Amino acid sequence: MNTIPAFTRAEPDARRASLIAAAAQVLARHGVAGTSVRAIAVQAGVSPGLVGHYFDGIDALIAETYAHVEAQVAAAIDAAVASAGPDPRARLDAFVTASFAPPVASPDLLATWIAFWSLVPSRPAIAGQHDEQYAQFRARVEGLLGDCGLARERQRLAAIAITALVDGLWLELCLSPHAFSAQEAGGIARANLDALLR
Amino acid sequence: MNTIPAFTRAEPDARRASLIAAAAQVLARHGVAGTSVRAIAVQAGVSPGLVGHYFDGIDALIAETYAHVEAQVAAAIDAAVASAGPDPRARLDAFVTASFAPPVASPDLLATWIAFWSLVPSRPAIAGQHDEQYAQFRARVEGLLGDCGLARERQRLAAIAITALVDGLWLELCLSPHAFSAQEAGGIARANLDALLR
DNA sequence: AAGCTTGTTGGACAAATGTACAACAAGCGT
DNA sequence: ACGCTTGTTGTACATTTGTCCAACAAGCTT
Repeated sequence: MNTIPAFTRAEPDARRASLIAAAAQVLARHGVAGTSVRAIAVQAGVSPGLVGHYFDGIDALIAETYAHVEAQVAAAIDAAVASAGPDPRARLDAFVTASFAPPVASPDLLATWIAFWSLVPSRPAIAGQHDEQYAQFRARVEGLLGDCGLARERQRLAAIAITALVDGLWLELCLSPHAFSAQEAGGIARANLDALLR
Repeated sequence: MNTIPAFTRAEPDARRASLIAAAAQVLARHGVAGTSVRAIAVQAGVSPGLVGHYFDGIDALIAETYAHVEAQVAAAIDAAVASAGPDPRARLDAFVTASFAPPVASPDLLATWIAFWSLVPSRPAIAGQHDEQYAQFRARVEGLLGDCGLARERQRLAAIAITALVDGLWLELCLSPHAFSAQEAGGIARANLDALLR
């Protein structure tokens, strides 16, 4: 007499969310090579066939997982900015500091980014998603820079520079955490902002 | 009467090099997902079994491919620096300009980088290789900065900053080439050097 | 020539992959 | 109670994956 309910119906949105969360965990734990439909299904406690029912192939699931993790990252950064108070420069500093602290700068997120990046060149739809999310991120930086009084015509390039610097430091911090510290990364980024806003 | 020689013996080093070149081409053309032992063997005009004879698994081949492409990139940058003449600042400018021009900034190289990065978290040996090559790259930047008169105690963090900025711009340039131009990337990097060396 | 070493082949092998699909179970409206 | 819709299961399927290995071919030594 098996009393384990092998069949449990969930709210569609909740099921989608749990599959996305499972995909993020598998990517973090087993890397890109260890991520498959079956591994995700096991992690979610669900039959493998269900993945195909909710997502149009595993690439689509990875793309949605990236979007979800990206949103979490953005939320964590926004929260740090919000708790920094009204001073524009303090908000900018909070932005970069949060970028190099958990849960944003975490090797666990790296595999999700890499899996997504690997799909960009061959999938036009995913390339479009990347462009969109990159533009959103840059727009937030532009806003923070504008609040600090940076002239409008300089905002675009300045935001590109800060975004690239933060991304480069973030990537290196995840790939080899011993080359430099999160504090050093934050110091570099803040010094860069000083120069940019002078 | 098939006159095609199905069996041609090659110098071991030449064969290794041709397999690495084939791996780089497959990565560039078919992306990470389309790269397999068989695809590489076909590209090299060689039997699949030969890959295992020269490399200790496909991960080792990818790691060596990365090292090879990295060396090519470093050579291209060094050539640009050398042809810039003796002025230290001109050499630094040549360094960043070359970083955003072909053949360094090319979407073809992206897949090789991504394939290598995906191996870093799970393979300690590959993580070590990454640390080493990253340190080499940074050391070159430190040298160029020192030639420009940057104080020794500031060289390390400055090199980390420039490396991260260039990497971030390079990555974004490969992922979405329409967000900004190579000229803009070069301008950003040179402006950053101005601020750093002031 | 004969034998030995070694690069090379081509296929075998088990394991893993993504997807498709028939069957089933649960909740809902009637 | 009944049927209908739909989330869910489990498996089957054809491919593809990385690795292994016995056989073979070329060159070198003797």
